Amino acid sequence: MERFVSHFTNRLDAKGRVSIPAPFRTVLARDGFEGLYVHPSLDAEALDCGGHALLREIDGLLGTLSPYSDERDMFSTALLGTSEVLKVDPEGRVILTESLKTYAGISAEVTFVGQGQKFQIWEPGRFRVHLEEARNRVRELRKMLSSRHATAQPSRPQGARE
Amino acid sequence: MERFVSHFTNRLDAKGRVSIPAPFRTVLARDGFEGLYVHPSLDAEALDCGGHALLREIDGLLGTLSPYSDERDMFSTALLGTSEVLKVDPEGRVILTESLKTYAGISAEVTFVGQGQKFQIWEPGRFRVHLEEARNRVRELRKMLSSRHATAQPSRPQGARE
DNA sequence: TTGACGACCATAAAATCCCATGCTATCCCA
DNA sequence: TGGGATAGCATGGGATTTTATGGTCGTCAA
Repeated sequence: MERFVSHFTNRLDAKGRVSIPAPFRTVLARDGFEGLYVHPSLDAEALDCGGHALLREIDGLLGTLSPYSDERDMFSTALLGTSEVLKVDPEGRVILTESLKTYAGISAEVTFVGQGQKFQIWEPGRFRVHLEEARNRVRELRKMLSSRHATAQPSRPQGARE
Repeated sequence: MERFVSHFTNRLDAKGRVSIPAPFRTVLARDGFEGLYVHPSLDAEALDCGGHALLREIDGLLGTLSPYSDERDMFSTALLGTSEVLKVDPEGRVILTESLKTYAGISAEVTFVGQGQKFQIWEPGRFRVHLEEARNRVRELRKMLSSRHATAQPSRPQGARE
């Protein structure tokens, strides 16, 4: 498998260790990054994780901002400044730092969520809420797209923004 | 290009395994995807299944959204985060995860329904209802179309809106 | 010395492989 | 054309391997 898909919920043990789901481990292995790259997600109370592919994505994002701009400074601080590279033990487990756990509200369990090039780590309860919202918005958006198709565009149907 | 057509009903065994219908397997083999890509359908209580062709469809949807946007995150959460890549055993069987079964209301049997580029998995009872409804709507639609022909609108070859 | 962390080992549950068994539809030849 | 042989398929079950998780024991540094 080439990308991160599906989601899994695992428990933290007494030492704070948690297994990265096996399918994700194989994707990471292919990516070749040593360890696990993690940073607090920009727009959710979750953690973004990955390897080289995630780093490339971040570089891409920074690249869209003009060099030396305030904006770019903010982004690189928020993204790179708060990142961690976690070690992965021989069984495929990591230990989240205190600040990462605090940011995401994590205590006893975490949910790993595939996002293609990266995956996210959520506190399971928060993820359920987030998923519900995401599904609703996707449904809405899809309805919009399909109705636009159906009506074609002979006479500008009501309220379509372009 | 081969497509998924017709429908089949198979039973889950004690271990939760269910055979993918042989005709569908050959289509999947041609598609070349390793395993079976599955995600809860957005507009029905069923599961959408396929291989690379289905992934392309999803990528297409994601591609219409600007990278790094909130919206795109939502999509990848709702689509990729809830997807599964099921392994197919040497006999052509898969095991549906708990969450997939819950979503589609599946317990002892499932109905596989060809949809061209992809196929769906339904709980048989729900599918019967769905099929009935679909038939009725098709009938209505045909009635509408034919009556429109009958009344004929010479100035407007193909009624554009509805 | 103590406490944190890393490598190594243990285990139960779950996934996966491999082989077996009817059943059905198809084929082939008299 | 009939009817037995055959091949493909859905299904079943035991054995084996992965995986998540828990624990132990050094080591290194404060």
